[in-house]
Amino acid sequence: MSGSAPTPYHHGNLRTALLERAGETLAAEGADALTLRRLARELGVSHAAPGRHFRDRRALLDALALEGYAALNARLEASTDAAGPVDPHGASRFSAVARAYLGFAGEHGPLMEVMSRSVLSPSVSSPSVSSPSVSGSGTAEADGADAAARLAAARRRGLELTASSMREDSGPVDPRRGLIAFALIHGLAQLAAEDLLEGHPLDDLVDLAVDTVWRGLETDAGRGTKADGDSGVDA
Amino acid sequence: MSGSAPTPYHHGNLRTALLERAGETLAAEGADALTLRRLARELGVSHAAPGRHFRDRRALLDALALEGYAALNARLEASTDAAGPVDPHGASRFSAVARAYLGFAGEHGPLMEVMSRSVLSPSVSSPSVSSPSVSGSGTAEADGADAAARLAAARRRGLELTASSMREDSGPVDPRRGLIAFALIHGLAQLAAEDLLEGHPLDDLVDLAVDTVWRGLETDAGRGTKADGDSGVDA
DNA sequence: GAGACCATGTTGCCCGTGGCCACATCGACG
DNA sequence: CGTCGATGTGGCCACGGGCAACATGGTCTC
Repeated sequence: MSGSAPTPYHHGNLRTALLERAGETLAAEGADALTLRRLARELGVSHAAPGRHFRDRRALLDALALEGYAALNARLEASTDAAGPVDPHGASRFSAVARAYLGFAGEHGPLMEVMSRSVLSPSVSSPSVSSPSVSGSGTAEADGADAAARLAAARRRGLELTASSMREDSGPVDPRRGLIAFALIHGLAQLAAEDLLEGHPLDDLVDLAVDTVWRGLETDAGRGTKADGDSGVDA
Repeated sequence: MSGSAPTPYHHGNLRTALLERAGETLAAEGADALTLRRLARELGVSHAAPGRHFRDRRALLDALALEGYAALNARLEASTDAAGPVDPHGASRFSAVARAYLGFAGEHGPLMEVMSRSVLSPSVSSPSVSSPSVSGSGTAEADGADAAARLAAARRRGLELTASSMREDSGPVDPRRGLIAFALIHGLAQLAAEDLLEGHPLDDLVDLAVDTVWRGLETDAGRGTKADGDSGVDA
């Protein structure tokens, strides 16, 4: 009946409610405060109900992480759009993406933690015993392996968005440059979360980071430039 | 490790044994596998014994993290020493530090996770009820606040080591450059752990990273060099 | 329309863990 | 020798995770 969500059966659509509530709790009290039972309590359902939608706690966190990456990616895309196609300096789109990334990370610290954790651990999900009660077709989050794959894909997309924001009309960017740029942005977000910036305004640092990446880009268009230290190049 | 441990009373020196075993388990099975009771079991002591040395699970993880940072910092220092004072290019010490960081991170993935987590969360440690049985003088890891401070200090030291490895005899480096460099290295380690490098050999990327940072360093001694369009950053 | 069927939700259970207690040791120190 | 404090023990309770058997209320098919 109406709406895109499959409008579930007898109760409300729990899955969504669960994720929503979990998101709030996560933001407010951190990942450790997230427990399936507590969510169940808060939503007024039985303690085992969440189990129908998330095989275990891990699955819930993975789902949150996936949502997080989706939101982050959406924001990165929006930022490039807003920054327009290309400008005189060429770095404005990249700069916008960097700011978007840092902004998102700054606003969603606990979420970012969960996202990192989910991407890092393989989520083995013992294949032997695939939950008998919950294994039908589209229930409780297909297997962990799948979730891991989707997470990896979402994560990779962030990298791609960043890398492509660096491309000027002139030509494609060395993918390794994209990696470097992404690493720098991500690392900066991390340090900011660790409160390691020691007074330096984040905006300044982003400018510096963009500048740094951009300079690296300018002088090696020809490729083959190994960076062992002797590049006597510079303005 | 250090012989400074006070060689405890009736049993062995549990604290050290605990940390050692925990380190192994962490490396082998990840942080989730770490439980105080399990450690107690494996070391043949009662389930409450670890509680004498670590107020709670968190305290244990913090201690591991602290050890981790100490080890990492030691390795960073060793790397600069080995790279000699200064070389023609000037980047060799920084490059060595970068490699050391990446090397350590690559070898101790789970530890790095724990280190990050510990540094990120405040470790509130409700001050009201300061465990009555365990609060004497030098027992069970002074309060969490202290642990947090020590962690932050250790972490900061890594940044300082990195930054100072960039200094040539010519003069001190803009601390923000140090931050950028550190962020890039750390971010790269993160991406490597996430297996996001897509075939690009890590060594190449480190070269590129070092090169990128170095180029940024060369041309802005005088300040004022901005590379992005908008953002009229202050002076 | 009746019955199979399946997704969803409920109650109940076991087990491991955390965190606390009161108590037992054992060495140090007066 | 007696006290004390650091250390380790056993016991206890609450909580969360994860299963399993059962209940419910839709959908689908004949």
